[in-house]
Amino acid sequence: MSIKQAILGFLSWKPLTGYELKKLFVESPTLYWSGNNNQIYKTLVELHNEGLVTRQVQLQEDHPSSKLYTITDQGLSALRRWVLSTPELPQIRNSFLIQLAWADLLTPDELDTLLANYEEEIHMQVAMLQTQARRKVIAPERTPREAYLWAMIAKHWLSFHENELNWVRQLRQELDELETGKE
Amino acid sequence: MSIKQAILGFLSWKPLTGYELKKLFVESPTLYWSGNNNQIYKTLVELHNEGLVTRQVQLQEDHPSSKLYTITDQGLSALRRWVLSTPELPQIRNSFLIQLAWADLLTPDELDTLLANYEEEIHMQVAMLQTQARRKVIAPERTPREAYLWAMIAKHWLSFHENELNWVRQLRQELDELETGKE
DNA sequence: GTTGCCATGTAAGGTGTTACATGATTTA
DNA sequence: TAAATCATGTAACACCTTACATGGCAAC
Repeated sequence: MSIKQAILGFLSWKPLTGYELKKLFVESPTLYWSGNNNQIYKTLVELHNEGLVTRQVQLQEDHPSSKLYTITDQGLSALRRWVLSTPELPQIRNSFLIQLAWADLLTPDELDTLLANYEEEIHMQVAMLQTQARRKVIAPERTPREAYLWAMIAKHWLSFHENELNWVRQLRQELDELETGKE
Repeated sequence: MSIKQAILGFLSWKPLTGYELKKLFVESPTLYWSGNNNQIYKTLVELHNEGLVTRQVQLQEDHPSSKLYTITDQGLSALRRWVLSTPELPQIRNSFLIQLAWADLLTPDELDTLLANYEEEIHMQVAMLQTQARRKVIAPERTPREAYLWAMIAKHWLSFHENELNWVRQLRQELDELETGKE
């Protein structure tokens, strides 16, 4: 249910069309889920019905007409209420951990290539997040505090993946020691 | 779709009933999602139809009859194939980060209590994971390697939450400095 | 006497993913 | 000539959550 709040959040920054919102969602690591048409366009209709946003249709030459959504006062206070609500624990779903749980079925070599694949994927993700952080993605920076919060959100993602990298590297090394120690 | 594999995994350890599987799922931080009747009982029927498990009905006095599921050779090789498949990146959904993104709507005090709440929740989670690790939850330990893998899976969860704690503590402190520096 | 354990399952609804549909314009 | 961008939306399906239903027995 937090896609509603996320949309209200972006609209509290500036009026946007569904299409622009979609791009913001897809580009954001925190929100890339829910970044699909189905949810965004449906949710915008709901928000409009609830009076939390207003809609202006813009007719364009050469392009399909777009709908610009603007947050209302009601929308702003709903957003504020949600931002104040008690936070939930993060959810992680790591199917790789389930794979690992049964990886004793594999030979040492098979297991090591599996781990190497995972390490490589995480490594690429870290690299991607770093370049993304460098080219300073669009973000509201209305106050120093807001700029800082957004920087810390980006940092959160980086540090999660770095942590993951360290973990898998340690795993590979210790498994290697376990194998060589056996001989 | 990894609930199928998770169930096959547990059954590769030993034959289990749906009820026992459910408990294993609910108690596992890695798998607690999907730990509901709806998915488990449905999936067991599917696995049975696909010939990956066999089923023995056990009539009991004083209790409802239970169904014991045993993995077949086909099931084992399906599991092995899946364990070998290229791993996916972990998915994290942290609605708290979205709250934070728009937390510039709040006063410094409101923001700090929000962060304090989150810190407290994470802290409790860490404590829970630690006691859980101490009382050594049921786990297959057929080889030293398997025991090590399961220990590292548990460690993964701990280290994620410890990382989260550090992050939120840093955030609180630096926000505090930002505020006091302003005066 | 209410709660919890055993043990199966169903129902309803919310959330998320993937793919499709339209149709003109620009870019490789 | 194939693809990407703009811009809206629909359809089908998979996945997940919550709650309900049954019914006896044991514990507090």
